[in-house]
Amino acid sequence: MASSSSIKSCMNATCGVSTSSSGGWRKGWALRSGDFAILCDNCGSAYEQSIFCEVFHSKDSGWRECTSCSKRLHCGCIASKSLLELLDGGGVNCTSCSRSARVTSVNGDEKPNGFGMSKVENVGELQSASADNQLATETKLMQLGNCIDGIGTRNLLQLQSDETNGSYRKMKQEDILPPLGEIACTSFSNFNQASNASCQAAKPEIHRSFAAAKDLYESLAQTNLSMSLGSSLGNPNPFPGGVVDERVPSKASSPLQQGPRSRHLLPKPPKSALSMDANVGMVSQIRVARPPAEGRGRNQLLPRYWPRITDQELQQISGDPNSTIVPLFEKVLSASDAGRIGRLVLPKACAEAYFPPISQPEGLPLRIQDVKGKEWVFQFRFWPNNNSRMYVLEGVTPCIQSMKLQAGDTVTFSRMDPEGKLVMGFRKASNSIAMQDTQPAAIPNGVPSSESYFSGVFENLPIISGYSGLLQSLKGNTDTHLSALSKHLHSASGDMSWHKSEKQEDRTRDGLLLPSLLVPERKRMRNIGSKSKRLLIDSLDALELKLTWEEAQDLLRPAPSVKPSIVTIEDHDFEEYEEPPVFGKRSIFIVRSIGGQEQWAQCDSCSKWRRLPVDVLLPPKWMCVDNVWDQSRCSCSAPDELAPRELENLLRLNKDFKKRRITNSHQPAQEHESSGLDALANAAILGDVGEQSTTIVATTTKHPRHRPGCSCIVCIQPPSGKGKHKPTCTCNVCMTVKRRFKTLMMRKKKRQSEREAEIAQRTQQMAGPKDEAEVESNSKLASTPVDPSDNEARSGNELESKSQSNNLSNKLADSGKGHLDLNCHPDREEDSQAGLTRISMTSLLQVASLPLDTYLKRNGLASLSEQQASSASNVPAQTGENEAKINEDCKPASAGQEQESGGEENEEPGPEQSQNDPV
DNA sequence: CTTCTGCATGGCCCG
DNA sequence: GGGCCATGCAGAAGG
Repeated sequence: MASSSSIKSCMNATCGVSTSSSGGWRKGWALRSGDFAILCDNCGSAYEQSIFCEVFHSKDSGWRECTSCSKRLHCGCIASKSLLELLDGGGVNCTSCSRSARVTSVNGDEKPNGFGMSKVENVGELQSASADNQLATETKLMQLGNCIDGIGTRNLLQLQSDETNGSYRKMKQEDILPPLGEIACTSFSNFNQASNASCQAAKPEIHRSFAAAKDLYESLAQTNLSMSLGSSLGNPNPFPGGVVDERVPSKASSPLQQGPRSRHLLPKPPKSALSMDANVGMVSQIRVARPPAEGRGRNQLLPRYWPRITDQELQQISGDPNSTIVPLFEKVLSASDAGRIGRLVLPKACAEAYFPPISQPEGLPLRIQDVKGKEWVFQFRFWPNNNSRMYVLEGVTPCIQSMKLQAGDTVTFSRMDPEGKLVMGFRKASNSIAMQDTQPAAIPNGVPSSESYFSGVFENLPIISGYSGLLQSLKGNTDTHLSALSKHLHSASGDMSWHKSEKQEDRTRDGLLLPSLLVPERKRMRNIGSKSKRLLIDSLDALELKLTWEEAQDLLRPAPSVKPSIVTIEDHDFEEYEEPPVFGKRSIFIVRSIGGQEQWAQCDSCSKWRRLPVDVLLPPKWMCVDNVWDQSRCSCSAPDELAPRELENLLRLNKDFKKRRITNSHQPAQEHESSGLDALANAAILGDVGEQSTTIVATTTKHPRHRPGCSCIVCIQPPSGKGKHKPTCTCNVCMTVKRRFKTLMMRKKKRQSEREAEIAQRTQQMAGPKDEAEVESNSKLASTPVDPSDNEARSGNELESKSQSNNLSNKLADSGKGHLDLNCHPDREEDSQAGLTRISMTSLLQVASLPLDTYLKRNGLASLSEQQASSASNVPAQTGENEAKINEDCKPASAGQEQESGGEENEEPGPEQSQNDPV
């Protein structure tokens, strides 16, 4: 757009129409307060004329007077978003208060403004140019800025139409946001906002844009439609009032022209009722919100249903140059529409306006042809709804699927003349993936999701303004634009896409991205439906940030500054924190068979793994430079300490473990139910045995977030049940419990032997260069290196086992405590139960593995012990024990469950009994 | 058990 | 405040 300081004639070289030539210029329209734009009727070039005098003083009855030229032009109502209409003979009329004021002078030279052209003059010219009698009544849309006084030309791009402009504040988003291909516009707007200088530099291009838009504009004019030139310059809503030029000469021949001018449409033209695609020059791509052309009730058709369809698309739909496509309406598919019900709810007004009248709820079959020429037959019917009707198209599922439409996509209905055939087109919301569930929520007014989504992105992320250039350079159809953009966005911000899947198995565990695309539509649709979908993200989305709950647990850690208080409830230790957990960095823990525990964490910068003390707490972001514990590797330039093979083994084990853990977590809840109770029973025995087998005194009880050396009240208290029953006690409870324990352990050994080979092999692999290393890699939160709850939950934590082997009594005490992870999702019963089971049973089994030898020996079952030892003969004896324990721990929940189920079958005295037993 | 059908409900938009 | 419409839901029908 030109920005000449003196617009005397159209600056388009091929046009040159004088601004004062009658009919050569369209009326101006307010861009924002104080800005005014005109458009050459001949070539479509747009020019902005900004007021010269920005300062007004209010004058009595509300009319304002330009302090510069003293012309009274504005009603004070402008402040309250009133509309001004231009009067035929000059002057304006406030449509709000009906006060009129005549422009007393249209002499632009009255006040030199430096631009050489008075806006008043311009207005006068504009008015004269449109001096037909309809002006006064048909230009109420004309919303002027504050002053039409001074004049200046300014690049439209500078005129970021901010929402504070009262003129169009009322406009709803549906009217504002362009449906497609206007992303660039939105981004432009931001771009413009960010850099006026750039905008200035872009003037020539902009001008070309407008020139390019000429055809479109003309075609629109031909349709004699209310329209506004919207975002052609990248400004999504640069014209608050929007020009509604219904005075355009009746040179049109479009069928749409038949429609009466619907004044009710005028006050609220879509902000971007007309928009231009990013690719300059592709006029046919300009997406126009075409007001209803004809039909019953067309005057009531909400702008959201105005078909925004490009001429090109019309041509595509038509396929026949001899046919005329009359866009009727469009609708953004809701979740229900796109769902498998196969019912497409039709806007009542549209249905009644453009579809055959139906009197019976059964309706009638409607043949609609799609853009491919395929003809579909839908049942057009209605339901009584309150005292109204609700129109639906039934049987649309095949068509929807054929078009691969999702919620958020748009279907357009057109009529092909002269046949009168209904044609159904569609427009994809390229980001329908991201928006599939939230379209109605994100765009309550029915703006296609893509626009809303992207506009949100663009508006909120200035950096994205760079996309404006990208978009501008894009060629081809707008969907392609969006797709490309969508891809770009997705690739650039993969984590932004929040998908949901109903089953945990659907989640990708190795990354944050979930393959929601693989989730059947049906499943996804089932997740749609809550009223809360109107929220951009529903609760399920929020819970599925690409993390399983277990994974989230891994990342959670107590706030570093808080100390827990331990509360024991029914023998379960709860660690209470006053602060919610925070996210920490994952790390892997290793326990060497020769002793020593290691924690490994990966640098966020160089991705090298660094060894850390086991008890350090890492922040969510951690890099080599933060490695204060190893000065030789406190820089990313320092080499890896782990050989690739070691690292590989480590990670593989870690991965395997996680897999097993997850699998275990999905064991039927039923199998978990008794675990806690059985654990108590087992604990009784273990406590007895342990008491005999060791005299080591150490911390006794571990609890969530337990750490080595923890001296909390839980850790220093004596083992639960200690001293209440002697090892030799032959009471019924003790005998039963012992019997049960024996059975459980034998089953355990049996299962273990089945996995022995595999586990041993794995252990050998882990040994590797550090062959003495007996590793159970464990994805574990660094901040909770020795957290028993986590350890137990992971059940393979060798660190825990090691600790237990060294502190038998400690384990015995542990056995009496079920550890509850307070971080477990309370609503996920399954997980919660699983977690609980893992915790309690695993801990018990871990403990059990050591006293088992003692127990078995005492009960003449040494062979089992030997078998166990031999099975892990590649590691030292003690390690072998631990290994056995580890192996067991590899499948903690299931092991425990099986044991319990078995134990309950015949020997179990009953959970209640065990639990209630004073043991 | 799933799908279909015919509403009913209620949030939200518009006048 | 009225009406629209997205969606829920119960009953029916079908596999």
